[in-house]
Amino acid sequence: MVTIKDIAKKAQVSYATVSRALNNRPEVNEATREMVQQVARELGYRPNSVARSLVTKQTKSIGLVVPDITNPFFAELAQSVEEVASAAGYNVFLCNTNWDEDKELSYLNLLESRQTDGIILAQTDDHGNNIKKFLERNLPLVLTHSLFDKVDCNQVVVDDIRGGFLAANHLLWLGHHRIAYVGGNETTKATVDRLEGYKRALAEQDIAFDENLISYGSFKWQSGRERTKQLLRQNSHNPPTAVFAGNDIIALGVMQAAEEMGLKVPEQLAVVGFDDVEFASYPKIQLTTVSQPRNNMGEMAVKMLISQIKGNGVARENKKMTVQPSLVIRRSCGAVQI
Amino acid sequence: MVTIKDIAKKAQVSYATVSRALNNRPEVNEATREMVQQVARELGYRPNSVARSLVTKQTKSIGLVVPDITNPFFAELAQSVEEVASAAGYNVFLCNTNWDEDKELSYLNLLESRQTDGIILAQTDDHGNNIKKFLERNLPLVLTHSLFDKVDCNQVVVDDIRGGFLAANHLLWLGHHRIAYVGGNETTKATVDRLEGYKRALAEQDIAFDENLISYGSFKWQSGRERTKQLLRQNSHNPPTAVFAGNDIIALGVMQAAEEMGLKVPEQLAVVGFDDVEFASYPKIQLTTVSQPRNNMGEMAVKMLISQIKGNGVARENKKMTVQPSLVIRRSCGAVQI
DNA sequence: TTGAAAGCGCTAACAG
DNA sequence: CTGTTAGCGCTTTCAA
Repeated sequence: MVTIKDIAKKAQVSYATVSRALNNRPEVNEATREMVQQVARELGYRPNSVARSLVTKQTKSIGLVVPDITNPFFAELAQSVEEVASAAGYNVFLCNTNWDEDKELSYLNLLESRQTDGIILAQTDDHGNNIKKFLERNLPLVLTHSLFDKVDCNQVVVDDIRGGFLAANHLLWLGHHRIAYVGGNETTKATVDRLEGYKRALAEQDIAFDENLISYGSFKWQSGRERTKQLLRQNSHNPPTAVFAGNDIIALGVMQAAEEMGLKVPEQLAVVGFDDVEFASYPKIQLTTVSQPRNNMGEMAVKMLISQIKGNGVARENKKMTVQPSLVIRRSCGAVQI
Repeated sequence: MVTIKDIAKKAQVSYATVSRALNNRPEVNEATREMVQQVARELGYRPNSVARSLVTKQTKSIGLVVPDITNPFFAELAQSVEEVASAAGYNVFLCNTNWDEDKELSYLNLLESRQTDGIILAQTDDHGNNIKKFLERNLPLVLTHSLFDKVDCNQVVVDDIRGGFLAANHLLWLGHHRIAYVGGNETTKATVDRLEGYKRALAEQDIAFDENLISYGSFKWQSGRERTKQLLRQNSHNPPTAVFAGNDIIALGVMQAAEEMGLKVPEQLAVVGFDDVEFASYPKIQLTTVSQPRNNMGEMAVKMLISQIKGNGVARENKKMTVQPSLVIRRSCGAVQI
């Protein structure tokens, strides 16, 4: 490995000067700088950023913790985070928790150990246990896609209550009265708040809330499929005419279940999703869904994080940003058949 | 920040002993170890892995460079890489090149600077320019999803020629004679080799190869859609009855184009994809496609990389592993209509 | 404008 | 079993 000292020797200057020249410091003679840089090039020098980090106390890297990178929502979030971070000179560690709280905590600790400058956490654990433990340490942290009021720190989240309201309201206006809710992991903010929005829409129209139409599982295709089948069987005497799914992947599972049970979408079962991932717009799918502006969210999260990193020494920040979802109407839900 | 020295002071031992105790070295007294660990816990100590890396010369991190993390194929690859690496005690830096060769090179350099222990590269640049530059440095490297013979280093790739053959052959046996090929980025191994397989299948059946049915673009939905429309228009006098798409995303674009041009899939246009990403099996899509065992590929790549890291000092390895694709038959292609 | 030297937090000889 | 000490490669005072 070529070090700064090798360059110093060959260039006949002290290695402090080499450091200055390579970092383009103003206090170094122009001729010296060029000579040193020339030597560095000849030797094929690569700065060792581990050594640099040890003294500067910053690694120029951040951690991104997501529950499931194969979920297009998080993949797209990751893409935008990576892009914005990279443009700002930061690298990103990808941590996939697979919806496992313990894994989440161990990643958090690992990222701290690795001296990452900050963390963006799309959180798994919705009791906030991990976060609360972690908040005592003074590591810059931005939460996204998760709890909001329960914990005091920087957050950028979508207004899930509003989103749930939009979805349910749309179905109500189409004439649906029995709307099932097939949610993801039961305790997550996404699941809870979207249900809350659903309830509010129902309340506004004076439609009674029916516990039998509510079901939870995970944010997976298989879960959506199984829960829906179960729901349809349990309510066979008075079946739902529409389903509000916890996210687009679940919605696809709902569609699968409908097909398997001989129900046509949207004629016999209307379906609304959440996220508006890419495939929702595909011709064969045409899923009506609630769109989350995730590129914005990624960008905002990174900017918020970096500003927190730069303004270090500042105690834990507590800026909360809410982005608004919007309804995207496609073919997957029609009016009630008479 | 709590350091090893703080613990030493409080525990009344030398800081070398603290280091030993914390690392569970055998040569330390059991009682001392426990006492030290207790103090560490009380103080909320976190080892600084930057400092450790500086002396041990390993960071326990690897870089994963992919062209597009929102492509489910790479997302799933990333997931398996992350999982296997994590189990082996390695963290992964996610680098998204967005199909940009310059970005790829700058990531490669950055990863070296950061002292990552190795790199898994799902490559963008298929002339191998970046790789060749990089191969001189002795950083463990595994290539995947890219050139194979052109460059000497560890690689794990799918047999794209065989995959292309499987796809085309299937269509031929269904009675299709005019099969269009809607590829991705023209110079990539995936595009070139899959086309080669297609040609071989045609040759075996003594069917002339028609240049007019071949088209390139990028591995994106939009590209698949546009190229297909163009292809169908250009060949309106003698249109293709089937399309072999460069990957599943393109295949979806092909389906979209078919729909827009009033063609039914599979009745009027059969479609075969490549990858077998999750959505290919969705009920509404049911895409016949060539499956790549990407979990295996991710796992193999990581294991290969780690073994190369461990057996360091060894000159550049040159193990090439090929995994075999398989055809998954679904609804998107039917027999030729008479 | 440059050099000498200290030190970031840790591991790893080497002595004892 | 434990302490002393010398670095890892770099940035950053402090003097010159």
